[in-house]
Amino acid sequence: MDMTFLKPIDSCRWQLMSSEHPVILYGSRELLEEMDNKVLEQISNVTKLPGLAGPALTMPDAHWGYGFPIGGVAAFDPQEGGIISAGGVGFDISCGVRCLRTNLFAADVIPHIQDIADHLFDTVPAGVGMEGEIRLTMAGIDDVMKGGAHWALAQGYGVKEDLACIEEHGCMPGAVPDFVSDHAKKRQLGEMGTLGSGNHYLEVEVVEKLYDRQAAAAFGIAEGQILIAIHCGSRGLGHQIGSDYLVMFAKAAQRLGIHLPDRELACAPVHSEEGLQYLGAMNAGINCALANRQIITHLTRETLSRLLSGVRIETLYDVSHNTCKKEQHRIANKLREVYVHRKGATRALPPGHADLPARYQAAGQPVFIGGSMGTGSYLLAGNPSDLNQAFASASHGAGRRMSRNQALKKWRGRELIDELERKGIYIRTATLRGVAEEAPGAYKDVDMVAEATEAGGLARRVAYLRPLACVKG
DNA sequence: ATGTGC
Repeated sequence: MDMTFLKPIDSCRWQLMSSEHPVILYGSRELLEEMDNKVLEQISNVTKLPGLAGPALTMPDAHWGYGFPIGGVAAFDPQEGGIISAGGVGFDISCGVRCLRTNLFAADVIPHIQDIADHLFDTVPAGVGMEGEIRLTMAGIDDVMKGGAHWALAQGYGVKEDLACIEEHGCMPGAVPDFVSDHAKKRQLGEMGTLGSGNHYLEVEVVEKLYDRQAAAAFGIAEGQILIAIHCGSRGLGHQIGSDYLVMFAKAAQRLGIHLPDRELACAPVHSEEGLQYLGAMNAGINCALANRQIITHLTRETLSRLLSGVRIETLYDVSHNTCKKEQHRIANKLREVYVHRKGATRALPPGHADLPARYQAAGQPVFIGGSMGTGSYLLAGNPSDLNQAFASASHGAGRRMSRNQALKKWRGRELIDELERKGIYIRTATLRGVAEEAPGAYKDVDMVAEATEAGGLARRVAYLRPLACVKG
C-alpha cells in the first residue's frame, strides 16, 4: 500500500490525510505496507457514498473485495440520505463463525483425530453446490428465513441452550421472505446444513495458550480444551440475494441520481423502496445462515457423540461477519441511529452490552479471528467503546494477501495436505484445488492480525487455538 | 462467496 498520505494516529491506526471524509485504517505498519493499494482505493470510494456517518474503516485483515474491501466497516445515517449496499455486506450474507465448546481435552481427541476428521467430513457436506440430507419446499425455505436457528431447533437440530449464545439469540428480526426471489429460494432447497466452499471450514481446535484468564473463565475454556469452529454462511440463497439486489441497486442509483465512484458500489438509500426491500431480504439471508450453522452444530454433536463417550458440546458463541445492522452509536459525541456495514468484519460488543448473554456481560462479546488451515485461530473479547472506535467491530480472520489464482500457481493441494499432516493437522476436503487456493501462505500472518487487533483497541486476545483437523469446502 | 462464465 502507498503509505504517502497515511498519518499514524498510534502504532496500529492510520488516518488517510488526502480524503475529504475521515478514513481510518487499522493495522501495523508491516500489515499495511503489505496490503493491496486497492483497499485504500476502495475504502476511499466508500466515503463518497451518500450519508456516511463517522469514519470509513478497514480492519487489520483487510483485502480487496467486490466494491467494498473485505475487512471494511462503514456506517450510514438514513436521516442524511444514508445508503445500504449489497457489496457492503458481501455476497455471502451473514457468513460467520459458530464456536463450540466441548468437555473434551487434547488427550481424548488426538488419538482418534483421523477418525474424527473422516466422520465429520462424511457427515457435513462440503464443497460447491453440495446438498445435504434436508430437502425443503419453497414454504419451508420461507420458514427458515423467518425463524433462523429457532427454525432449526424446532426441526430437532440442537438444544434450546444454543440460542442464548447466538447473535440476535438465533433469529434476526425484520426478515421478509417476500423480498427474496424464487430463484434464490430454489437454490437453497437442498443446501441447508452444508458448509459450502472457499474459505469455509469446520475445524477441531485445541486451546493452546491463554492471554486473559478472566475472560477465558467466562468463555468456559481452559488450556488443552477442545473447541470446534464452524465457518460458513447462507450458501446459494445469500449469494442469489446479493446478485439480485446488485442489479436492482444499480438501477435505483441511476434513477435517484446517486453518483457511484465504482459500479460495484451499487446502492440505494436505506429509506428507498429498494433499500427497504434489500433489508428485508438480507435479514432473511441472515436467518438462513444462523439456521445453517445450527444444523451443522447438531451434525457435529451427533458425530462426536458416536465416536467418543460422554461428549458434551455447547455453543460458545455465533456471530456473523457479513451484515448491515441498524445500531446506535455515539459519533462526534452525538448518539445516532446508523446502518453499520460490516463486510469481513466481526461485530464485537463491549462488556455490559444489553444484547450479550449474562455469562459474557463482564468479559465482552466473544470474537473469532479464524486463521488459515495451518496457522490456528484466535478467540478475543470485545472492548469497551472508549477503546473500540470502530462501531464495535473487529477483524474476522487472517485475511488474504494473495489472490486465489496466484495461490493456485504457487501451491499444490496434495503437497499442502501432506505437509500439514506432518504437523499433526488433518485436512479433509472436497477439492484439492480448494486447498491450494486456501494455502496458509496465501493469507496474512494471523498472529500479526490478532496483535494489531488488540493494539488498535478493537478487541483483546483471550486464547490462541491450534488446529487439529479441518474439513474444507 | 458462487449451480467457480452467459
